[in-house]
Amino acid sequence: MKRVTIKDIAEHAQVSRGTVDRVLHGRGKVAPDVEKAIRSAIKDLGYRPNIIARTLAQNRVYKISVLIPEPTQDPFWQFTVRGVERARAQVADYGVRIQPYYFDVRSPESYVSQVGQMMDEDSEGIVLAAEFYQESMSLLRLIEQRDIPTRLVNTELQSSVPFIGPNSFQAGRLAGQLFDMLIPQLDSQIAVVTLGPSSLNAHHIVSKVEGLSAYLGPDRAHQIIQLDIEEFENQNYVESAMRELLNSGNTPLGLFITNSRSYYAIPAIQNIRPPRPLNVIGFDLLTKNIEYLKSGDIDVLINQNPIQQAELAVLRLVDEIVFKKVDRRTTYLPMDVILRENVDFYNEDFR
Amino acid sequence: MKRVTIKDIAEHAQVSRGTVDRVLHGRGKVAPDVEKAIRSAIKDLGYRPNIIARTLAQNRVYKISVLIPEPTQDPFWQFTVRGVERARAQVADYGVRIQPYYFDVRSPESYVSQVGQMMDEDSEGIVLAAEFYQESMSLLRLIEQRDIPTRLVNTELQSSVPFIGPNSFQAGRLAGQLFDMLIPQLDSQIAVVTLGPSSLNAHHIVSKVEGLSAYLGPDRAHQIIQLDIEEFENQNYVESAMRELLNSGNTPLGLFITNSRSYYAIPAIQNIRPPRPLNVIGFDLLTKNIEYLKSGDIDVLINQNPIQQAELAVLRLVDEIVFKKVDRRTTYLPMDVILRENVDFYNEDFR
DNA sequence: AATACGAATGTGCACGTGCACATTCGTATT
DNA sequence: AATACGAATGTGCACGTGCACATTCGTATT
Repeated sequence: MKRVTIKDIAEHAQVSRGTVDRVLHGRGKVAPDVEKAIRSAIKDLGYRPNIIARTLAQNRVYKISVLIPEPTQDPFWQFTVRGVERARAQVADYGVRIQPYYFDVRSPESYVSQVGQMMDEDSEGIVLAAEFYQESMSLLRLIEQRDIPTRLVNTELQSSVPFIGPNSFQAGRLAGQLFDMLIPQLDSQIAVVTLGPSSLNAHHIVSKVEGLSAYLGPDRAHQIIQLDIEEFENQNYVESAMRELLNSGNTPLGLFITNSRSYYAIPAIQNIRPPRPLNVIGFDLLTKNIEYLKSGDIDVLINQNPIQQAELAVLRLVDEIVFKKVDRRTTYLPMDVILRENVDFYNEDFR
Repeated sequence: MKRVTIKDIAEHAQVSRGTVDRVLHGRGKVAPDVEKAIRSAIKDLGYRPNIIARTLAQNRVYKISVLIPEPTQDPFWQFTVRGVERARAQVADYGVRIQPYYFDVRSPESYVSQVGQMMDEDSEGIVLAAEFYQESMSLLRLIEQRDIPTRLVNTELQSSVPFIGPNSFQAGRLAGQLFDMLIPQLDSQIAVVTLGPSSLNAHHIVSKVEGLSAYLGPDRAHQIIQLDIEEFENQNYVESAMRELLNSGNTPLGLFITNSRSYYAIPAIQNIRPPRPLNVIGFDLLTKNIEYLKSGDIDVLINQNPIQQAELAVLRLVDEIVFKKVDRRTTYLPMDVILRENVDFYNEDFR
């Protein structure tokens, strides 16, 4: 079971290592009959290059840039950082270096400025959380023009750049099925709340709501009532907005929070004490969300696997850049249904 | 940002590479002051060995044995094979070879015979699905005696050998919570069916039922009625046994199938047509189970992540054997809640 | 002072590959 | 026939490490 090496091929085909090397990499001229002999030796002996030796010999450094929101500003992005770090540890020995660029999620200017910095130093690959639509589209054009391998995470955009992340429409449908399980009544209302910048600008949030409607719509009578709360950090504002939503003629039995910021809504609900208990579905395993899941204030969290997202995005790039194994498929990761009874298994090691 | 090598350490400490090597690996005598100088150079320069170069230089082959049931006999084990293969692909370049041993899941003799074959050829590590209790315990004693790094998968045993797999008790509790969501009534019955060798010999099945009882027991009145169907491949037998369970005074609203063989029970239920619709919870994403999930005959599948189990078990062994990073923790993997609306994302790439 | 011996230290090669540079060889040109 | 030149092929080194073997050096023994 000894490993087949270039030297074996060379001996078998009666040439030197250099000639085999030229055939393997298509560089330099090789006489047709010699090339044929080498190719059949490669096939017959079942030669597969030793990636370990190749990496050592090339001794190259590959730079991959990661452009995401500042993780100290929004804890969700710490998952992304962790996923990137996980991938980095796996591929550091192959000479891969990760260069992060963080922008202010409230400031398109900072996004543009970080984009500028990133594109000034050239990198072999880019992982991109495309937060601002216009700015992102022009960045993508630039990337396509320069032909830099890239993966989008978290937010899917209409472009030729592959996306790694959740299928938002399907996330909405899944929430629909879960509300179905949680709410026995058939013609209730479901409140859909987006905490953060207006949902209309974020295509993935629109898709979630469409998915929810699609699941509930046809044969169920649940009515969807929607609310955006931009000033989600202002607790009083959140509470008064939610109070209006939950009273004023509405008596929703379900509350769907479209992003990871559920934990901003729960205290408001606790103060409001709606007349009928609210079934709450949110996203992502932030520490505070988990606390509310355990206390019963949140019924279900849908885990969009942000860590896996980021990890896979980096690994796909490394496969493409370092190992020349190109996989440009857009890939939707599983969405885990997290309940009180299985949340403890989604600890740091497994999410 | 150049990599720090042994040569750098040697120059920094004014010695040769060989002496640094001796300090790094604790072989041979080194003068105390020299050792001190080398150690501080290692620390100051932040030396980290290049695994790539080490692997190439050592040029060793590590053999890991995998002992599991014949996967053509029970499709569940094909997941394990896939997980092993996934790990293998990751570590093949590090000289790791996997040697599988398959036994007949109905025959302790074949298990013992495969154990014998495995222990005759010595391997650096073992992944073990411990199906037969007595035989497995004596195998574990032998393994401990010979001090071979080992991981148990699928079935947890009381021993010092770490386990990688589901927490069965918690799987039962999770099923309990799901029945709670599915069944609005509070004092119904839940039928627990084990298809295959008697559940009493399989500790992980006992644990699942205990978990279910523990969740349902205290403040809910659901009554658990239990049934083992050993001859699960005999469709008529399954049907008559199920008929008796579902009639004869009982009107369970929930059916919990404790292993991956749900798909043997569904046709029986379809023929029986119980008076009140049955909420069915089963395990694992076998093709047929998925079909029944999509058709609505199964409500929830709990995915025990058998692929990840096997993959992680092999990778933990490789870490221990090849990279000297020992992690002997028993590790419970996440259990995914699979519904019709998220099943499609648990495709081959992500389970 | 010569010798022996073990502790301490140094050197050279191998792992398999990629790549720069060197060499060979055949044919066209003078 | 000598020369030139480009195509075809070969050689040597580097990547960083581990390990076998070689060398140096100090001290005890004669």
